[in-house]
Amino acid sequence: MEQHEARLAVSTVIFALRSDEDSAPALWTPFVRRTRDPYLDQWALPGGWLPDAEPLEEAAARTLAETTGLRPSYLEQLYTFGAVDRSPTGRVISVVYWALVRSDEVTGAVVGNNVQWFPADDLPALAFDHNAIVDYALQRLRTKVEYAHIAHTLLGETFTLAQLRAVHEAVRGQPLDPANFRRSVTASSEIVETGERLAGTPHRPPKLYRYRQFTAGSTDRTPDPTPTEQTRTLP
Amino acid sequence: MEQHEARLAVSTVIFALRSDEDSAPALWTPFVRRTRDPYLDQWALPGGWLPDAEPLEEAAARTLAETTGLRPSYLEQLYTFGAVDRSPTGRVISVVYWALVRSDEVTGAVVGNNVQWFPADDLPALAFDHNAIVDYALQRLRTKVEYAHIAHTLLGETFTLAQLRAVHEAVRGQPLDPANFRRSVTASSEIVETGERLAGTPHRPPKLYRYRQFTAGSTDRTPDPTPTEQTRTLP
DNA sequence: ACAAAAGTGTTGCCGATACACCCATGC
DNA sequence: GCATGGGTGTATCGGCAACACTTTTGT
Repeated sequence: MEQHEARLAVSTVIFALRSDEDSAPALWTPFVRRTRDPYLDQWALPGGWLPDAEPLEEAAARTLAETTGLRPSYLEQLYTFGAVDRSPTGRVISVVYWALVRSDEVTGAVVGNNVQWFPADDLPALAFDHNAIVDYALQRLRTKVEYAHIAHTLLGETFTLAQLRAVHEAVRGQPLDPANFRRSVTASSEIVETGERLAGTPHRPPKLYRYRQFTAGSTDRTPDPTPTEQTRTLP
Repeated sequence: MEQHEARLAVSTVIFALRSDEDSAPALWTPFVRRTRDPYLDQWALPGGWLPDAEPLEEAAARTLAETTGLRPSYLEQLYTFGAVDRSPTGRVISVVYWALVRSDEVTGAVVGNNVQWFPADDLPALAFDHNAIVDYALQRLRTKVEYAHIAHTLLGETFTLAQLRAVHEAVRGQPLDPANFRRSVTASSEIVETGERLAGTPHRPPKLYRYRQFTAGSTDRTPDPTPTEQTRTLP
């Protein structure tokens, strides 16, 4: 009757910002080296089998942390991939999440030779259908960053408007007018001045901002998707 | 070690338009009566367990057809619900799809006492977490109908602009200016004139339109990003 | 002729873009 | 002072909501 039975996995596409030393920051994504046979030694999305008693999102956050040492500042379900031939070893249904992590988190993360970062728009050949999954996640990030207030989760607790603008530029891949960007973001009351300024620049010191409701408690709650909530303004 | 193991189900939220006789059309949703014990005799979303060798979307379309006799004109993955306590009989992960069906399909559908339709915004108490799921699907439909060209899938092959506008009004719950609606929809080249007009009206006969690529179309340019599994637009 | 809905024209508002310009700091 | 990015002001353009107006049918 049942020979294999479909198995349930949870994986996560992680995005972070990397500033390659005085060049424009860009999106990077970490992958883990496979240690088992389907696609042995190839790069794959961090993830694992779903334990019977663990919520989906927790499983995503946990496997993500175990393999890469990162803790996401934003985490949202992406899509569930279940094509019958995704894996050569039997049916696997993957509930995939996507995550944003802050740049300062990245620096302290695991960098063994079992984890490697790649530019999100220039990937090697990944295991399974993971290339398509990352492409889809990237597409979602690009569309969502335009109407949702998530860009700040790629930065630290406080940031300048120029930094926030750099995030948008990196994600959307095009320069933005500083003046107009400032207005659009301040008009939305998305952010709040901290009262401090960033010193040490070779020019006028910019104000520091923080995201609107940032509580000193380190546990961000998942901002988006479950049935009770979702905000939308524009395509 | 493993006592129950999470089981995988596929369910679908179905939306159709019902014109309650010379009143404004509204969104209705069909449910099936449960014949087993968790929530026996309560109404639940059509669905079933995922067979090992069946693609997710096919499973959604099949179970939907088996239980309600309907064939969707639009079908898209909604979300995967996996809270540990969703079902009292053990862990169940449900990959949920949402579907639109044409009004003319509905009339010929199963209406036994095991299937019943309810207004989408006025539901009874459903089994499991299905109330929340329908609410989420409704929310998705409302936001998506504003930027995607899906409203026509609730109508027949040809339709008048007034009918298409009625769909938008029913989904969004507010009246729209006929003149402006006409312009916005014709400007997008979403639809094409058929050359015919609808006769028998007590006023000036309106032109009939059809959706842009209707004829023999398997050449969808992908309307919504779904890497492997894709949204269908089947007649 | 009249009612009613199809279909067209026109105006005004509002938000986004483009870009000129001033401000404050390190050197 | 000068260079550099921070920050402000403002004109223009295009899309859209509002609404007046014309057209075409059935009765």
